[in-house]
Amino acid sequence: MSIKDILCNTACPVDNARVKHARRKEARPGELLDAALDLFVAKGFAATRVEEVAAKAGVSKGTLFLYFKSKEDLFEAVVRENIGNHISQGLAEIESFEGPTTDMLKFAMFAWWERVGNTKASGISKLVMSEASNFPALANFYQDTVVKPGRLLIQAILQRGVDRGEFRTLNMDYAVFSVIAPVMFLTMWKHSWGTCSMDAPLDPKSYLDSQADIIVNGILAHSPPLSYSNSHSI
Amino acid sequence: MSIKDILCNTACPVDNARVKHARRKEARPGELLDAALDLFVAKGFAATRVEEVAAKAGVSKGTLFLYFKSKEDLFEAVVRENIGNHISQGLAEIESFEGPTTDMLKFAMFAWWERVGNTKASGISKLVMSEASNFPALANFYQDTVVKPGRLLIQAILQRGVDRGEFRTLNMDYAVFSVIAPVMFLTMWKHSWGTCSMDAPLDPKSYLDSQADIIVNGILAHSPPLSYSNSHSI
DNA sequence: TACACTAATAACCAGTCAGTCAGTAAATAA
DNA sequence: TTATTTACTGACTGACTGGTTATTAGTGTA
Repeated sequence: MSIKDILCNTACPVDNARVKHARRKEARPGELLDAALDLFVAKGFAATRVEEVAAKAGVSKGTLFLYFKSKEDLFEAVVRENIGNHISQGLAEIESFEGPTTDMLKFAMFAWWERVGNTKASGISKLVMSEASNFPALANFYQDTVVKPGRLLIQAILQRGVDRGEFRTLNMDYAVFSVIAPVMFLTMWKHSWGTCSMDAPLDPKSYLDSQADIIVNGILAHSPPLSYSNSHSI
Repeated sequence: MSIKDILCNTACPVDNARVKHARRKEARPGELLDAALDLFVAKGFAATRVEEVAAKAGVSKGTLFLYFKSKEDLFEAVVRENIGNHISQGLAEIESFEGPTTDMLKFAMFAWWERVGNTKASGISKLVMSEASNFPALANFYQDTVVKPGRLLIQAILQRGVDRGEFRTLNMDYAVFSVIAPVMFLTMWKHSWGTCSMDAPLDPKSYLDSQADIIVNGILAHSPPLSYSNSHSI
């Protein structure tokens, strides 16, 4: 039984009785990218065989190389394809947002979870973080396309809170990570330990609730922080 | 010019003129583990060739298999070797800690940076996170050995703060991640983007300062959180 | 010096896999 | 019906690499 037999029985995009030599030039790249996304996310770049990707997309290996010049090319295409415009969409949404900035911040975090974290797209983030050092060009692309705009989005929210007197003054360059870190951590956690057995699984909603609560309280202007010595810090 | 030639000229542990067939049974495993750590961290498990590891350790490939029965065995040994007893040490330290719990928490975060985050050992965390889904047994081992005790350590600190009335009541199962997430995020950041060129590099100390400040303020009992609507949350 | 023991080597092997290309067949034109 | 084009196939290849083994040589002993 071949790889193709195994995969085609369960996940063939051309439903059931697949027609060999069917000519579907337009649909192929998308189907290959979908298949590649699933496999790259599940197994990582190196452990994924191009023939698996082709089989899952219901084509032969040769066809894959007709549309992508190499495995690396396929990988980069997958990343680019799946980086949606959530950030620009988010920027548009916060501009028309009414109400306290605490709500806005929480909204942003939960919207991220619904639209990215809880979808296949979050696998891309984990993938890029894991493989970044082997693909410097891709890492830079991701920095420019996702990370940098994401920081600006969060910064815009925090700045609004500061400007309106809701938040205390913050070192913006670093405060943004109070929001980004827990969100990225959740992504990594989900794709690292999420698959393996665990006696205490992490509930994303409760996790985000807790994080958002602590962050919001941490940056609210309700009272100045108590003074405390730093004598024990090293 | 072979891999060995390249590596031995620059990084040979037996300084300069390396003696072939030198018999150093005791030193080999350690040198191999050191070499493997560097390469695994830099390139990941799959992309690292066992021959590279051997060459970097100043030894032939066959010798490597004399001390480790397979590449996976080497990988697991690297992980086990580099998981220090920082956590049990940390537990001992906090028991004798005097002073406010805010200091204790900050101390824990900065101590982690000095002892783990800023050393090669932090590469292990990134490595395991990245490869966990391909090595379930290792992932479980790491969970039991590092993640679970780490959570307990942070929980102990937070509980002390609550018990002494310094911190407000917290959902412990999730509050611990307020400390763990920024720390793990820093690790991932360092080993992912840290290597590639960036116009705004992250300063770890400033980052940890900012994170610790916001967390501490977020959990202090100085005043109840302002009530805010959740109407915009989805 | 001769011998036994074994750490270390280097050539080797067997399996894997990205990438190729000669050929097949579906679509379309003549 | 026949000719032409081209999406598609899959057997093949060549490079690579994890792992093995026959051989070499360092070391201790008599």
